Amino acid sequence: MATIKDVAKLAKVSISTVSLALNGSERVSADTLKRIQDAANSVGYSPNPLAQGLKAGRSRMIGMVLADLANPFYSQMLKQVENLLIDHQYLVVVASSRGNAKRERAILETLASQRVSGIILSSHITSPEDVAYLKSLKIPMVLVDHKVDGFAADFVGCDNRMASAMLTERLIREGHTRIAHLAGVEGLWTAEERNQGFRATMAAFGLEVDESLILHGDYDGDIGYKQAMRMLVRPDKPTAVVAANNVMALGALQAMRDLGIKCPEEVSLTAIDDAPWSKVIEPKMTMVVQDVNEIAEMATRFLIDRTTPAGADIPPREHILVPQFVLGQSIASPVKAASFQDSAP
Amino acid sequence: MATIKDVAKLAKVSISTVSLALNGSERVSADTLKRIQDAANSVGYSPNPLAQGLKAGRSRMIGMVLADLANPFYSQMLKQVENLLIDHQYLVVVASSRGNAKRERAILETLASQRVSGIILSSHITSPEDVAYLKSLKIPMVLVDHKVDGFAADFVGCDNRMASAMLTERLIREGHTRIAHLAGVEGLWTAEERNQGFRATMAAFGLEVDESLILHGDYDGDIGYKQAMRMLVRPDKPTAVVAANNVMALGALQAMRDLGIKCPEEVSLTAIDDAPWSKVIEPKMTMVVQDVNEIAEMATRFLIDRTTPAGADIPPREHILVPQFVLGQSIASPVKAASFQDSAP
DNA sequence: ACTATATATCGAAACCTTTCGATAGGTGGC
DNA sequence: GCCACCTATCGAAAGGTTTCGATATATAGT
Repeated sequence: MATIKDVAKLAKVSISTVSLALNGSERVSADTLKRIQDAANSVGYSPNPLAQGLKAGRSRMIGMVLADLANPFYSQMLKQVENLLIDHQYLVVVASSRGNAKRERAILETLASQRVSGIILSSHITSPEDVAYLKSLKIPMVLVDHKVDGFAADFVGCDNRMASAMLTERLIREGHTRIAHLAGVEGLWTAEERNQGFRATMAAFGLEVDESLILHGDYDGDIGYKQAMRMLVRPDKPTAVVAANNVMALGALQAMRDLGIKCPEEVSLTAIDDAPWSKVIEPKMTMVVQDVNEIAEMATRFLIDRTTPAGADIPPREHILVPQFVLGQSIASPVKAASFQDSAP
Repeated sequence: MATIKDVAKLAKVSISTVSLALNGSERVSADTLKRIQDAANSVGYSPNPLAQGLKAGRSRMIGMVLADLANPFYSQMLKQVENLLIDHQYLVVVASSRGNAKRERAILETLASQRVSGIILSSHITSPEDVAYLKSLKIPMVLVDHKVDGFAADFVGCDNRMASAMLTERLIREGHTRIAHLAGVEGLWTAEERNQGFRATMAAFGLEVDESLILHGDYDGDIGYKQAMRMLVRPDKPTAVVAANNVMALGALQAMRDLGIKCPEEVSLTAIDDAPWSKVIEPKMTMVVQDVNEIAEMATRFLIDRTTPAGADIPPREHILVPQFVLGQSIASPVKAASFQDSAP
């Protein structure tokens, strides 16, 4: 690959002049500028990003740290972020934390040593030491989806309490009283918020929460299936389920299929987050969705703002999306469900 | 961040000795080694990858270039590749070509200038100049999914002709004669192979292919829907469809839903590639799947082999997966379909 | 005791860029 | 004709690492 030296030699000027010229300095005459540009083109010069990064103390790369790259919510976000960042000449380094704080921290250390220009992080960190580490990083950072308690950074995500509250309220108004919650990872911010929204709504309607009907999952696939299975084989199974995310909901639906439980006639199912398959599954899911493209866009904008010279002075910003209710056919009233069961052989 | 200088100062040795020691040279005495290690730990030293990359002419990063990061086939592959590579201390830089050769080439140029250690590429390149460029890159490279004509590199993918042939044969044996093919991008290797498999099988059974029933799509979402719509509203619509990938199939299914066409009673649908939603859609799709994890694993292994000192001497290798047939309920015989139509109001 | 050899450590160059202070040349003013 | 100043260009340092040839010290051999 051609280096700045080759350009200098060909244009018969010094290395520094080439650098000056190519970086648009005023202090270089018009004809040498032209000569240098021609030389650069003719040898096909493009600056070595590693050398630039070494000198500048930062490279034109953005780290994106997510729990599960195969989760459509995150993969769509990644797609969008990458599309936006590449126009700003940033490359995206992606790493999966698998929802594991230790792993996440190791990844952050690697990204820091790589001198990335910024990080988009869906964090699963909770321990005070890890939070302290997060604070100690002097890298522009935007949190998406998950907020970290005690860490004041830019944040883009949706109103999670509201999301689960909307679904819970709808189910209650439909007549359900025995409602289960397929929750996310225990201790995780998003999961706790959604859990809170669920509980608060139940309480607001004077309904008691059966703690054994709150089951936690994670992001690695079939645990939603297992947890749903666990609650659905009980004689006192719930009449409705609020799933904390699309993957859990998919697992629950599959469990119902396998058990021969009709949805929504026997058990109603609702979920937070859209998924590409939502339009073709039967029944159409009643759900509350967050616009993942909007999240990606705002996160990217926040991050790019922070990488500017004045970026460090911006006070932490937040962009909270209002979740949107999407009516499907996955809710029935429990009365109907009871009569259905009675009439079954 | 601590540099090698800090370690040297603390351990009271020269910079070069620190480097030697930390890189496991024999030429350093046991006690200085220990002193240096202690010093390194106490200042929390880790080498600057940018400086290392600059010196070595290559960085510990692997580029992954895919058409669509939100396609579950690719996002699962990315997930798996990232998981494997991080254990080898490689970071993954991901970029989406959107199936566009120009864009893909720009990405490759960027990755080359970043001195990545290797590239996993699902290429959409066809023009001779672009192929020549690919050849000119002196970077370890593994092609996945799509082969590039005239470019001898490592390749991991499935037998695409066989995949579509399997589905086509099944449909024919079920009695179908008027079969449509929702094909991939025209000119693209995978798409052409699948197309060939379809045509060859039709020919083998003495059936004529209606060219107007071969419709090409791309990887950006709803074109499968549009193309399917186009063929399904025709009075002489096909009785069965072979979709070239999961996204197209999903679009086709949605189109049937929207038109009120029953699958499989009126139109049978088959697809290549699994998708996370396949277990919960109704009807269960009859499809041919490739093990994406196996692809990811082999591609990673090939690439890592190539990054070794002897890697350049390895002759190009191929790993061709045999597609697996998965029987669902999305096929019915056309006779039944006809009678269904007759009995409709 | 003196040379030959092995061993441990060091200095300097190289990788490629950016940036700032220095220098050369030329122009204008007096 | 000389000084001051401006402009275009340059040299060198810095950023952090690796590597190779060189050096200093200690050990073995005679």
